[in-house]
Amino acid sequence: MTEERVLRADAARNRAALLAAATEEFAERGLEASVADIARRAGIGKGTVFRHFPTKDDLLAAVVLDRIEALSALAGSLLGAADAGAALLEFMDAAAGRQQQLDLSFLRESGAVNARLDEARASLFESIVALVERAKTAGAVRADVDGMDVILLMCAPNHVVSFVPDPSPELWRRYLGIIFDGLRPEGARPLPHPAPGAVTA
Amino acid sequence: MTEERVLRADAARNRAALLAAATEEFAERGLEASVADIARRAGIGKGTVFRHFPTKDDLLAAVVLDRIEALSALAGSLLGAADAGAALLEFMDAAAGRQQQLDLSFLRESGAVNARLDEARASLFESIVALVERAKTAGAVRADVDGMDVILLMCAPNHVVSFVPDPSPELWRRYLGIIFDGLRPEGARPLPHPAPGAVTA
DNA sequence: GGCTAAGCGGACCGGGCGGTCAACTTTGTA
DNA sequence: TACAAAGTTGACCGCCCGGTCCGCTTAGCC
Repeated sequence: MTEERVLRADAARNRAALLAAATEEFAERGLEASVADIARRAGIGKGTVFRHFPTKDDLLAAVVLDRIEALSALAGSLLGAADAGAALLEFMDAAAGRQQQLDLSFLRESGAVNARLDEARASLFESIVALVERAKTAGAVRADVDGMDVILLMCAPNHVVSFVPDPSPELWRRYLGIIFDGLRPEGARPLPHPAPGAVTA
Repeated sequence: MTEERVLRADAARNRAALLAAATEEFAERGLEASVADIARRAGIGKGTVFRHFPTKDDLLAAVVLDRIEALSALAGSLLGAADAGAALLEFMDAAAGRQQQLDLSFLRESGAVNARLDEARASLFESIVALVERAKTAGAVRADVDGMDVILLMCAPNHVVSFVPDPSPELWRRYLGIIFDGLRPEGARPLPHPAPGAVTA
């Protein structure tokens, strides 16, 4: 099905550099990042970019696919955690932290072309829904929120923080904590929220 | 100081139509809105736009100024409300509701040019800080948040909702409620949040 | 009604964007 | 080492954007 062509050594090197540069550039400047800048950052010509990815959207899709698969792995491992509430928070923390300007990339559907991306996105979505359901039955979050709510809300901190000139590097995490507290059922409101990494470790 | 030139009748008419069109267009499409589209929507030529406002930024500034002044008036009247927590929530509700894509317009400082805008923005900021302080002393919100936090967080709902294909029209309000709950001090978490308009009415 | 200045509008300009292409270089194999 | 296929490149194209300009229209005063 997926016919992976064999790349020449230099081509593989360039492709890796390109993906790394694109990841950084998209993270910093969002969809505004220009292909020319990405090429320059990768140290290759603009034409080479389009040889590897026929359109800018395809390049973006490759970057997003990486992120989504990483998040999927994390979500999967968190599904086995004992504390469902802490697991959900840790997932939200990791997701919000790593995808800076790419925030809501999983929402934009690719017009039937990138079947693989859509599939990965759907799979991640399922895992998130499961995380949320577990947190709900554990009494850690309200009953009236669903997976989509969590996805949208966990993206909010980075989004708004991107507007302040030079934000303290932990500002987004403070806001995530506030939002997570808002998701708790009435009356359940522990003081600090646990440090990231505490659940899977 | 402010030397308001006298406009000819048709010019005044066009200016009004232009501002209305720009307000709608910016609200719908954010900063991406093009001057040509705004001109078309207003039923005037593109050149006329630039006669009234020398740059696109100036046009945006005029639209933003309108919004800021309206919000300032609201904030001022809410400062006298009995229930400081409800007053803050109502302000956040109104601010988030009316400024769709313009969300964080008050943050972007104009490079010393639009003194009037910067002044209005500073004044609004003061009022918001006062609203927040009152809510804090009333025990309605946590002690560890400030005016900027509230500004950023109240903008979050519209921001994230703009990513979902066709959102239910009240979705942003649900999210605002969640965020507001997250702002409450520990343990204080009433069930429903009051309907908008209940405080000033 | 006639005159003049204010206002109007669309063709036009420069710049940046995503994307193409044909000439050139590199890789890997026999 | 010779050579064909694979890969690279930057000049180039068309498009859209913000902004300019100048010939035309119109409002308002005498």
